[in-house]
Amino acid sequence: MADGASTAQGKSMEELVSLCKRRGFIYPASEIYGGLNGFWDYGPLGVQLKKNLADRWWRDMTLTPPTRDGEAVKIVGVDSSIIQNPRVWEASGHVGGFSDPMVDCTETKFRYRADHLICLGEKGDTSGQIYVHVEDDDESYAAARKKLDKYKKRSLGDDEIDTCPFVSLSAEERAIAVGPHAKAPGTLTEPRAFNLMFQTYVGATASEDDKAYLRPETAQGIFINFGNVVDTSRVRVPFGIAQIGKAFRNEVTPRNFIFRSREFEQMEMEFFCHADDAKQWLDYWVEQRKRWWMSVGLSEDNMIVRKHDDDELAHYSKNGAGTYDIEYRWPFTHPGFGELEGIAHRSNFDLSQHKEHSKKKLEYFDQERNERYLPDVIEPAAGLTRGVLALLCEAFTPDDSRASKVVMKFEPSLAPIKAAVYPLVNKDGMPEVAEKLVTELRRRFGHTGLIEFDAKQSIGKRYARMDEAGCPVCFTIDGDTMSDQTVTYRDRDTLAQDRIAIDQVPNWLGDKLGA
RNA sequence: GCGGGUGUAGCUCAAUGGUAGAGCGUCAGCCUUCCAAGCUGAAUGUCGACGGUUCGAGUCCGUUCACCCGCUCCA
Repeated sequence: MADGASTAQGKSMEELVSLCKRRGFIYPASEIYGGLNGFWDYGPLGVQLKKNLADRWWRDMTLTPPTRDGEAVKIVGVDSSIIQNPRVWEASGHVGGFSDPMVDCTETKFRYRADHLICLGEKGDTSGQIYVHVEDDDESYAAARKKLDKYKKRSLGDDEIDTCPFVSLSAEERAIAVGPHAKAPGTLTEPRAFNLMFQTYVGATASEDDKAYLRPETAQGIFINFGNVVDTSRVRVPFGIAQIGKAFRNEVTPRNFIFRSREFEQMEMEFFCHADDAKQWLDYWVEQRKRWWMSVGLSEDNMIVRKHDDDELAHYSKNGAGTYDIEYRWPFTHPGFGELEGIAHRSNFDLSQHKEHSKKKLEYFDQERNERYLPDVIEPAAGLTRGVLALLCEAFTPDDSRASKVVMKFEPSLAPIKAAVYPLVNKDGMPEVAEKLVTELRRRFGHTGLIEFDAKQSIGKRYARMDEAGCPVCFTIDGDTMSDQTVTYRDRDTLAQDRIAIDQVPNWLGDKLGA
């Protein structure tokens, strides 16, 4: 991969990124100004692909939800604000322990909380090296004392030692400070606020009191509306609340195209159930979600379900039945896997946090059980933009035998361009017949994607373009159409061509698209 | 954040410190009866950006931005 060559499975990110740009799927954001690290824009085909994937998720979650034991699972939708009262993020744990200034050691790569670092030096010596240790950590204190003695070439007594907090050091003093695990001085960075949430201000004055955050996940917008939904939509536990929307994280290292970007979209569903049933529902959703990804075209071979080890569980799922990731074999992780969707048992962490911080009663009264409780939550949280990337990776199929050298084999129901209608030559009444068919197909399938018409250039060139765009089928109007009312359809995947009556085209395409 | 690599047209790439080019693609016209055909023509570049050295910088130097790779990070 280092040289951009294709992987064992014949897929290279570099070629995919290039195709996405060339065909109008995805562009670097603010490209004419040099771009912006971690942000991407969607072009005409990309936005349609993303919309198709989001629509499918929404449909399969809220409109035609899956069943369990023959009964449809109840799921309703919400769309909450990107900016919420900042206290939401205090309750969720996103503000707090993780917003303290941190110090990095460039030598050892260790990271420390700045207010936990203490400096040692010889009293009265303002130019010699100073040694940093971690507060209340005997081991690092001893190491700092030892290094100081060695530097001074003698053993200093306790009364000869001066201490000060690391945060009070000037830049010059940091340059002579030796980190707790470091050998050389000057490897500690200045204390830096380390919070992955984007900040903004609500109101024009921009004072600290007006500070607010762009949401780092969509989930909390669901939890804080739990009471509203229960009160107004006649749902009963167990039920789910689904949401699709943007989220923002100031990632340290955006990487791998749209896999980890700073602005992204999530498709999250919080499923509320009794704690006794949580394990069963967790298993149910893991299975459902894996099947769903297969239904949008991902091959089972490229997916694994992986259970998190205890030590990698997030703060909200420390207690519970665990977290599973549905992982995809990305070109950049090949032959390994990387996260596509996480399905976590969050117990009742979030509701209890919001109950405590808001002082509002969030308990649900279960008539059947005659019991009042905070429901447990099973959260299937998928990245929409990651899903788009998975569809792109899965579809990307190099084929040297084709003029385009690559074909995008999108599952037809997800493909941004649904069909193309081409007059074989741009004369003899063929364009008119083609345009009439286009109008009809747009009327019927236009809400599912684009119907393409093009009369310019050779038919082979037009077919090749559609291969790269991932259009599943092309219909060609030729001389015979004028006499026998049939057209040729050309299949993207098999390259097979056959004739079909022109008035059968809409139904035939409907079958192919499942629409 | 650290280390390494790369930035020239939409893409792939040329261009001794001395007038910015090619192929493909795109667009227009002609031609064309099934897989990027042919002919004619056209558009497209602050050489990633800023600064410096120089009579003169795509080329040398510095800074910075973006992308790729390896670490780190991903609550």
